[in-house]
Amino acid sequence: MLQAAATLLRVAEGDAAPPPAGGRGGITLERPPRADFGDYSTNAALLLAPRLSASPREVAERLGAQLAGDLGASLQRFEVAGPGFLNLFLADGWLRTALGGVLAAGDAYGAGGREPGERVMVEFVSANPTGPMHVGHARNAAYGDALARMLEFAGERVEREYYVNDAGSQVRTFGESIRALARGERAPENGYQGDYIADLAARIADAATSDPADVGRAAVAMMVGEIQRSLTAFGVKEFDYWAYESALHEGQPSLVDRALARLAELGHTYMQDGALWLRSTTFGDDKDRVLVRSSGEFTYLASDVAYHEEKRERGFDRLVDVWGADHHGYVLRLKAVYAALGGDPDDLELLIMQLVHLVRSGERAQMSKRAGEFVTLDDLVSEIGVDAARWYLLARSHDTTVDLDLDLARSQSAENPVYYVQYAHARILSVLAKAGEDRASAAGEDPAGVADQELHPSERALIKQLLDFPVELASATARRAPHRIAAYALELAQGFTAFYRDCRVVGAESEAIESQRIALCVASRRTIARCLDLLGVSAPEHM
RNA sequence: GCCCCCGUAGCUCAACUGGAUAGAGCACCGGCCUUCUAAGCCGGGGGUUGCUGGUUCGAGUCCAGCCGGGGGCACCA
Repeated sequence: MLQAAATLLRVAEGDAAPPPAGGRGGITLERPPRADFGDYSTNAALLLAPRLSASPREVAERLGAQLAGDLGASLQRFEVAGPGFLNLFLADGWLRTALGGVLAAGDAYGAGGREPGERVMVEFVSANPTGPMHVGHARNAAYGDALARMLEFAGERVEREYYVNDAGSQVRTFGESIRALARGERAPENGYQGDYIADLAARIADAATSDPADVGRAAVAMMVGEIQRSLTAFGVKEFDYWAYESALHEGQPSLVDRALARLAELGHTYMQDGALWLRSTTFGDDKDRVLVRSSGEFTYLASDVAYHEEKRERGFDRLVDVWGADHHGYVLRLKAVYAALGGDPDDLELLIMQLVHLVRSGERAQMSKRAGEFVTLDDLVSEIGVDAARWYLLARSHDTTVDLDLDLARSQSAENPVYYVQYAHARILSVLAKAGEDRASAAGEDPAGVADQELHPSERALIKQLLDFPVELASATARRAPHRIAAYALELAQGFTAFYRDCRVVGAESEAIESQRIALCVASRRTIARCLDLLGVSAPEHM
């Protein structure tokens, strides 16, 4: 029916030609803000009226009459409201049939049917292996993981990747800091501090006598192990590939050598003041960038050139990098690099996570890695648990800074909305258990045939919410916005709870109604579980 | 100085890329467990969407300029 309506509206739009100027403000068919505005609403008449030189309300009337003819019994009635909105009220029968469709889709409900789907790489976390992960990385991890799950469910072929910055001077400095502690000395200036440095010093054999670079390498290997363990404990799905920066520098010629040679061939580099520069301004950067310092050392950017050249060569249709806010100044630069290498900058998505601010007793606290004072991912998990932590970090847009008050988070963790959603899930299972295995598994086999009795408003509302899921999910995925899934899941849980309050399931007025309601429970449970799974939050059977 | 993000209820955040009376969760006040899970339900108070203009049928959303917060502007990683 929606297809029919949408098609009709598009046809109407075409008839009204010319196509909308400026491409702004298209015709929509959407859920109106209030139930008494109907089940669906369209602004078509408002937009078409000027071109048809008729009043919006008049156009809406004509459109409504036409739809009524096309949709027949599915449409109960229509109303023209406000300046010219056309509000559609659907018949119960249509909603029952639609619910049958939801059930028939099973666990795949809402999944994208992309065939074969884009090859998408999502690179995320990529925290430096010179220290434990803090809450900022936790946010990045939760976000990247959820985004990857969403893309997978949409039908894309997703690969998850972690880039390990194990080259450059920082590893040496890292090693020096550890060696100093192993020798009972103070860490060097600008060195690393914190209890974990002492731990590493104790765990690495010969840390006191070995070359700092070797100590650093050994420590990086240990840290990567720790990071993997922390991420797994945080519910992050396994990465498909761990890309090591150091590998880009290995071999003769190395990948870095080859990437820079390629840029040179394309004429995008030049020498100045003894350094090799990338003419990134050609591709929209603010200024040109150094690739090889006059000392002969590569810059960090040189590694990224090689890394993204390698990504390009691996044949992905789309590259997604999830970065922390402290890297946002890097966006133009890397886009320029990608364009210089011959890639389409639109295929490279650089998503910036805003910062997580720690708050203690109402004031912002500094998280200093140097001083060894930070709340780690592990701390967060042990304080409030994986589910509450992931929900807290994912329920907000990645584009907004979040304040994290650990004391508050701890004291309020019992009030976290995530438990409300989980509770609804557990409650549904409890109802289904009461209904019995047979009834539950038979649900939806012929929901259209049952009960001509009018649907309760809570039933109608819940069915409509379930029908919204594919649209909500597609929108959330397209906008890289997992927080929309969280918002939807909470609303759906509220919708189910209202239904549960108003409508007796086991022991309903008739067996037909009971069957229909069991079906509604099954569909609700699956959809809630799907949302939670996309967010990496558990869907418990009992609470 | 230049670039990017943000400013919405006491607090934390939404608002389907321009739609109808700006919504949730916490917190606060009052009520509800003989009935499928009370981690729940019902009711209530709470707003000039930072400010000023502009664009139009219509602006939290788009444009300009201010104010405030954060981040970034290396031959560091």
